[in-house]
Amino acid sequence: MNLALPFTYKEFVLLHPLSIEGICKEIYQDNRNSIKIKKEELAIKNLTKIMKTVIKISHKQGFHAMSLRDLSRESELSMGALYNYFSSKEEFLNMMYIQGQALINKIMQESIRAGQNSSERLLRGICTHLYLSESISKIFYFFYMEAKSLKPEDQKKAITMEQFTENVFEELLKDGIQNGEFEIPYPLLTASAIKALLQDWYLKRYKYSERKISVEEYANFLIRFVYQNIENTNSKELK
Amino acid sequence: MNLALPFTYKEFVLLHPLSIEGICKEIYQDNRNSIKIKKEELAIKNLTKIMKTVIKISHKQGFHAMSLRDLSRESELSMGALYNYFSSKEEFLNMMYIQGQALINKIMQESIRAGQNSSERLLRGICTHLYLSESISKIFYFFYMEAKSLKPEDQKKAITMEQFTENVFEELLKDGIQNGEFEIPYPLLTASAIKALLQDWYLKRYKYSERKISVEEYANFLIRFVYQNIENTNSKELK
DNA sequence: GTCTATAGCCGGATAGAC
DNA sequence: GTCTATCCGGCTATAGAC
Repeated sequence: MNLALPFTYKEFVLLHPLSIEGICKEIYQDNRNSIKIKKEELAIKNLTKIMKTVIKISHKQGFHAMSLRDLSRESELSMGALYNYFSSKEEFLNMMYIQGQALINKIMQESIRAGQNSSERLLRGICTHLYLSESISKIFYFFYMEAKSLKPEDQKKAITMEQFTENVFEELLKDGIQNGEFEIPYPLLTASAIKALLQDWYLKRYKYSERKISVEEYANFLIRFVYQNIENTNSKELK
Repeated sequence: MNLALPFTYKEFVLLHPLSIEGICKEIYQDNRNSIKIKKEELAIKNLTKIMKTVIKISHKQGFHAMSLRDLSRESELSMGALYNYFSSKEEFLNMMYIQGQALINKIMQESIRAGQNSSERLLRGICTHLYLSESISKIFYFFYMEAKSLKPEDQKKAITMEQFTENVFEELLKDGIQNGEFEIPYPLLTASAIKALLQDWYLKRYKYSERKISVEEYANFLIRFVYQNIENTNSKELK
């Protein structure tokens, strides 16, 4: 079976120039009502600055521990100015979360659909997730850590990225079993394992960085690690 | 190769009746100076109640978001009483962390050393970690989530459980390669993957619980998943 | 040893000048 | 649109009665 990566990280980034700015643009356009600043360009510029600062400060001790005074100082916007962009600290977290997840899920779905068969779709799914989390690793980390900081009502609305990822891979594996491409003793646990190994890449970013392991190296490792457990040996022999 | 579990969860629990009480006993004995209550039995009883409550409340929104008023109410000790057991909120976190980790690391080391060869030690390592995290899953989850809440000085002192686990498995795998039991293309990444999959068990406890997957089932899955990638096929054929 | 009461500070949020 | 000044509730930590 051909386990070559379907695309490189560079190719992916060129195709999906994903950025915090991009997410903030969507946040602005979906929240024109509640955001008091009417000049789009300025609003997006400041939203981006706020979001980057939130992620930076929260990284250390979590969103709850970040005070708006911290945020005001580091984002170089006054307390008053901040409140033109959101109506409460909590609401801002919610906006970031909803908008960011929607964008990520969309890219994942599109990329996987482009695969011709289950095996190709699995390779694309793994690569896309890794490359996405590489290009905006701070956001992935933030979402993972702060999911439980959402209000309970919003928590239910937002299917976590977590569960979404796992479901995508579970369906993918089951399709592959049905059409004979894969042979998997525990598809559910296997999907869960893939998800855990994808998460490790962005949750432990510093570790892999220290060890100078590139995202493509990790992708290759992960694909081989998984394929040892899902390859249909009959279909391999036929080739 | 024989991949049967070296012991069941029940056997493990009987051998290591690990509990929050046990950790609190050690906390008390190591902090006699700073804890103002002198009756050992009473002190441990209250410490246990405090620690259980801390873990329970922190589970929802993190240690930082837990106020001492919350803790006082739910632990049924007054604010004043609490301060007989610690000198600050932060210091209590520190005590819990240091003491808990020491105990966990000790049990892991002892259990692994009892294995006769690399393969047996690996099986024991995986099972011990899973069973440990099963019996005190809330503590494992708490430690994982709150590691970054420690003061920077304490963070450096305490090698995270995370890194400890990974190092243990890395050495184990390398030993196995040296003596010909294993054949592993990327031992470092493999150790990292084992750790990630062990973590998933306690970080996503609710998920496995919902799906009615027992800790032994997960242990079996994990062992097989890993062995597909490390088995020395030459040595297998010889058998 | 445990309690209640409170000091003193810091947080989110807002009002109103510019 | 952005700022400074301020309100006020909630927080940690402590003092002192029982």
